[in-house]
Amino acid sequence: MRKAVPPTKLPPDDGRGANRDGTPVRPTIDPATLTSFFDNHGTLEHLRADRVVSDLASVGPHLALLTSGMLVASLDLPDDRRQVLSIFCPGDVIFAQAFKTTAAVRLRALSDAELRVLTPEALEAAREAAPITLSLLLATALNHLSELMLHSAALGRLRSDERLATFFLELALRRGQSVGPTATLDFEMRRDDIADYLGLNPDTLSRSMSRLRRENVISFLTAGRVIANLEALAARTPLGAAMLAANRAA
Amino acid sequence: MRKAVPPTKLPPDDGRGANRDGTPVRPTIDPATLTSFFDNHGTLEHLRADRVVSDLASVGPHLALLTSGMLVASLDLPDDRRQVLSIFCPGDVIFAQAFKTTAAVRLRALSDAELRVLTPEALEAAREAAPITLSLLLATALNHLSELMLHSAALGRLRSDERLATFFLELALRRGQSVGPTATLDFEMRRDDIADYLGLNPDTLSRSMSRLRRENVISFLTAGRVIANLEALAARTPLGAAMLAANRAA
DNA sequence: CGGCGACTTGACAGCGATCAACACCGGTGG
DNA sequence: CCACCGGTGTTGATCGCTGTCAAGTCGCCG
Repeated sequence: MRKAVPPTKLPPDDGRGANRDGTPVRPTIDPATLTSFFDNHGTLEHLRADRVVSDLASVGPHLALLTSGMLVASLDLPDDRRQVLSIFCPGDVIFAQAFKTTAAVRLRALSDAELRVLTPEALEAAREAAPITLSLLLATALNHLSELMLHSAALGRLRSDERLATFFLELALRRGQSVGPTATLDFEMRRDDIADYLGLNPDTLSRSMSRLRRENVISFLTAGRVIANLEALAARTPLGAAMLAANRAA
Repeated sequence: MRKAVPPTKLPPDDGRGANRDGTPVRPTIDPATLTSFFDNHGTLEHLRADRVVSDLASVGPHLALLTSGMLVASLDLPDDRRQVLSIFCPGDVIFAQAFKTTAAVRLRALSDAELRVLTPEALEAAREAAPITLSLLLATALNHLSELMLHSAALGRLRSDERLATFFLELALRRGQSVGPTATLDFEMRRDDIADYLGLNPDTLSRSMSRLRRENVISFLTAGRVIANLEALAARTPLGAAMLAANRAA
C-alpha cells in the first residue's frame, strides 16, 4: 500500500438520486415500460436450441429483449479456449453493439428461445416518440456493466469453489424462486458452458460442484433443477455480501 | 462440443448500420460533441494523486468526463484481495451507476486529475435540450461493456504472459503515440495496480514483465515510459487480432 | 447389446502464489 | 559524505491449486 490518504466523496451527495425539489431524477428501471416498448416496436424472432448467431459485429446497433429461453454469448480464442461473456435470461436486453469488438463472439441458444428484435430504425423512431426509453436503455446497459464488473472480480481473484458459489448465488438471485433461506432454480446449462463462464476446466468445475453437493449447499432435484441454500452460498464467496446488497437495492 | 448446427444471422443484415434510405442510423460517436456537452454542463473538479473517492454507491447517477490524469476503479474483497475493474484515461466517461453494486468499490487517482462532473439534474436538463446526448452516452457505455468483455476473457482464459501482453497492447492502442510498428506510452501505474488489474500476483507480474523485456517486446525508457512493439505484443496474446480489429473499426 | 454423450473421479504435472532475500532509489539526519 | 530507512521492484525456492489425461459411471437411443 501507499501513504494513506483519507477518502473523500467526489460529488456533493445530495440525497441518493432524488432531486432537490423532490422529483425523481433517476428514472426507476420499470421493466414493464421497456417490455411494452419492445412489444410495440420489436419484431418477434424464434431461436431453436443450440442455434448459433454469429457475425454480431456486422449487425450494427440492434437491440433485443429476451422473452423466453436462455442464451449465452461467448468469445472463441484461436486455440480452443472459450470464454462465456454473458448469460441472458428472460427479461434481459441484448445489445449487439456490446459485442462489436470482434467477429469471434457468438450467441447461442441453450434452449428454444424467443426474442423481440429492434432494428436501428425502430430505435431511432422510438427515441423521438418516447425519449425516456433511451434513459431506460442506458440504465440497463450500466446494470450490465456493474454485473460484468462483479464477474471480472470473480474471474480475477476467486478460486474455483468461490467462483462456483458466486455463480449459483448469481443465478439464484436473478431467476430462482426463493423459499425462505433456499431457492429453487431451473437451469439447463451444461458443465462446459458453466466452466467457460467461470474460466475453469470442466473437470475442476465438477470437483467443486461435488464439494458443494457433499456439504449440502446445493442439491439436485433432477438434472437441471437445483435447490440452493442462499446463506451457505453467500458464506462461501467473498462477493456474497456485495451480491446480496446489490440485489436488495434493485 | 455438441451436434453442430449451421450458424445463422439473427436480424436481417441490412448493411452495417446504415439505413435503407441512406441516412446514417447509428450516430457516430463524436468525441467533440460529448466533450463540449460536459464542458457546458459539468463542473470542474480536481483530484490530487492518491486521492480516493469511496462510497460510489450513494452518489446516484452521476457522470464525469476525465480530462487529465488517470484513475482506477477497484473492488476490495474482504481478505486483502483486490480487483482493479477499470482504468480511466483522459477522454473516458465515468458512470457512477456502473459501480452501484457495492460500497466496496473505490476510485483512486494515480496522478493529479481533472474531471468534469455532471449532476443528475444537469443530465436531465441536457436530455431535454439535446436528446442526442443520451445516444452518445449509451454508445459510450456499450463501448465500456465491450472492452470489459475482452478483459473478462483475458482474466478467465489467458495465462500470465498473455495477460500482460494484452495489457500493454490495450494501453498502447488507447493512449500510445504510435510510430510505425512501435508505440511510446507513458503510464504511471505501479506494479500492484497492474497486477490487480490482471488478476495476478505482483511477483508473477514482475517475472512476466522481465520476460517481455528480455525478448525486446517492450523496453523502458524511464520508469513509467515504455516503448512497445505492437506486432510482437499482438503475437503474444490470443486476443491480439481482435483488439487490433476493434481498434481499426473505431 | 453397443455406442455415444455427459458427467465424475483419480493420478500427475505445471503454472502461478507465497515467502524470503536482495537491489535500487530518494529522503533524512548524523 | 555516509549510514539508515521505507518504499518499490526483482528474483530464487518451494508449495498448492488447477489443468491435463485417463478410466469409469450413468442414462439414452438406435
